[in-house]
Amino acid sequence: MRITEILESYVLAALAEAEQAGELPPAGAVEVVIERPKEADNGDFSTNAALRLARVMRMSPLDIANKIAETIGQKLELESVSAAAPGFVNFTLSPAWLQSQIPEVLRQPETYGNLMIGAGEKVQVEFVSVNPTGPLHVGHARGGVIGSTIANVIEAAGYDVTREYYVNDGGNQMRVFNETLYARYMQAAGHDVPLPEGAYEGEYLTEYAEGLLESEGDRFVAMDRDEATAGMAAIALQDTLKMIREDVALLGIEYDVWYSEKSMLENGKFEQTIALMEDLGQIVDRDGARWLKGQDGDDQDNVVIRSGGGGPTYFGTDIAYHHDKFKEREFSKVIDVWGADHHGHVDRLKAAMGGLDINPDRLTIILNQIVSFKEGDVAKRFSKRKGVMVTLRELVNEVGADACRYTFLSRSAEAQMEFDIELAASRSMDNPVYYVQYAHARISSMLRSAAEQGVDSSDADLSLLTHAAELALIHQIIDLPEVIALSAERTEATQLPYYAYELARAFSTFYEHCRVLSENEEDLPVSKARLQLIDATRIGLARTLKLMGMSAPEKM
RNA sequence: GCCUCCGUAGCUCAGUUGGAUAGAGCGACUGACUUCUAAUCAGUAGGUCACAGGUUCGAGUCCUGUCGGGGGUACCA
Repeated sequence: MRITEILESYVLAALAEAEQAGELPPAGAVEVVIERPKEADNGDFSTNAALRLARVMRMSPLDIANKIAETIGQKLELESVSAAAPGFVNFTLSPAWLQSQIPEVLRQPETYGNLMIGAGEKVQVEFVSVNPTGPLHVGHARGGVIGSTIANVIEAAGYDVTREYYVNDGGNQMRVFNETLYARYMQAAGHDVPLPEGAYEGEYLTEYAEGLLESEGDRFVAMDRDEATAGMAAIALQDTLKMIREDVALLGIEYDVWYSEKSMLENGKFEQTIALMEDLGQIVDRDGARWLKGQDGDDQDNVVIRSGGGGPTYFGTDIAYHHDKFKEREFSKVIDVWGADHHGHVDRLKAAMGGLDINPDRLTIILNQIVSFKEGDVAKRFSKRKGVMVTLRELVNEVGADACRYTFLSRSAEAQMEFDIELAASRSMDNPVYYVQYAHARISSMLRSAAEQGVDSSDADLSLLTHAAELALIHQIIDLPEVIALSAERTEATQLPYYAYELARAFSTFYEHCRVLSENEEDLPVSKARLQLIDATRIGLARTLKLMGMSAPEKM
């Protein structure tokens, strides 16, 4: 059990006990929140339960806090529990209990911090899901980093996670892309074929078409236009998906499932979903198109199938896709990570789920805001339309995958961010990324030295760890499960880089004050205890870096 | 116009769901290297939390309005 859960149970038990003894009025259904005070003087943890209960109990919060503290009394985990004005209950952990946590960490080097709060529930995280019309650019990198990290965290919290990429290979954009490709191919072969309306003008597509002419020859030239376009499209789709797969892999991202939009059109899933919506009275026919009836909180109808045989819209297939997620594949929760430009789609899709008798709360949509870039003091604007596009690949080459991930994660998803390429790329102490990794490398180096000296720390006496820096470091290590619980509960990843930094800092402070290895025989007992401490620290750092999708270097 | 996100130190950003004296990194300034890795450590300065009201024991956090910035407002995705 996490320490905050233990403390929470103590408070609840104390309230019940005091009520039983007639010393406090009934607390009713109270939510006890355990938090970490900012001021060290206020203990390791605190709760404001008494402040919240003051009104219900019609008592002074300080009196309630005193009664709670008194009733809790002596506990194994606690050095002290006391009340403080205006009505907090403050907890200080006991050194003995802190020391006893080190073997717990060492016992689970690969899984420390993992929780079972998810109880194996099936959760799907869908992210990036860019239509396969070209290389990924920097904007997609942010969604990829956030999505993959949230998937990692939720998995660590005990959920059964599926990471999925939705391939929009069936829509209008795809048609335009394919027609552009056809035109470029024909142009490369010396035929004057005009670009379609709204064509993909990027240079990469021209180059790709030229490459296609080279590898496939001019066999498409003689073909009927539709046949040639379809033939090229099939090849381009495979190539583009391969490229996207390689792009995300540069950031350490792998998917369990690549789900094709087109497959739902071919296997009838889309039609079945439409039929179901008809049965449920959700479809309205008007102006030759088919609309999803406006739901509560959504004051207008939205087109599902275009008029004039134009086929389904993106919205239409997305309804079928999400119906499949919830009803066919039975995910109890679905998390979608989208770019902020999809904002308008959120309420629509949730409304559609409601119309299909799926609780919209089971669908969590994380919108990540736009990323702007600067290099030093120079703001850089990237625009896909103008063709001034920086690809994910270029970004990773420039700043490195680890720094890229850390920088994206340390900004909350819904905030716009400015990415300082120069800072992220600097391999110096200016960059918190390397501060964290350096701590891991330094510990690894010390453990190597200890091994070379033949020190076996397995029989260490951990009660020798009494220095303030040592206890503070243990405190920081045991915070990892709390960070995972909170991040999973709130489906956010921002806590992780900050936690990693704090852990690295606690280690650096310890390192400054406490010598680990020593030539002197008489230092050996302390040395052994500290070796166990730094090994536990290493595990905590490695686990956190792993969750963030970053490497934990043993040398730097 | 309407919807929505954002506005916190010179810069880039956190802020554990309403708690105690608002934090970190960078930058600036002062000090510490015969080192278990100085990619480090100790310290100083820097704030009207955009602005104005409101809610209450208590607001950076919740409500209303104003200003400024981003995104959306397609039978695109």
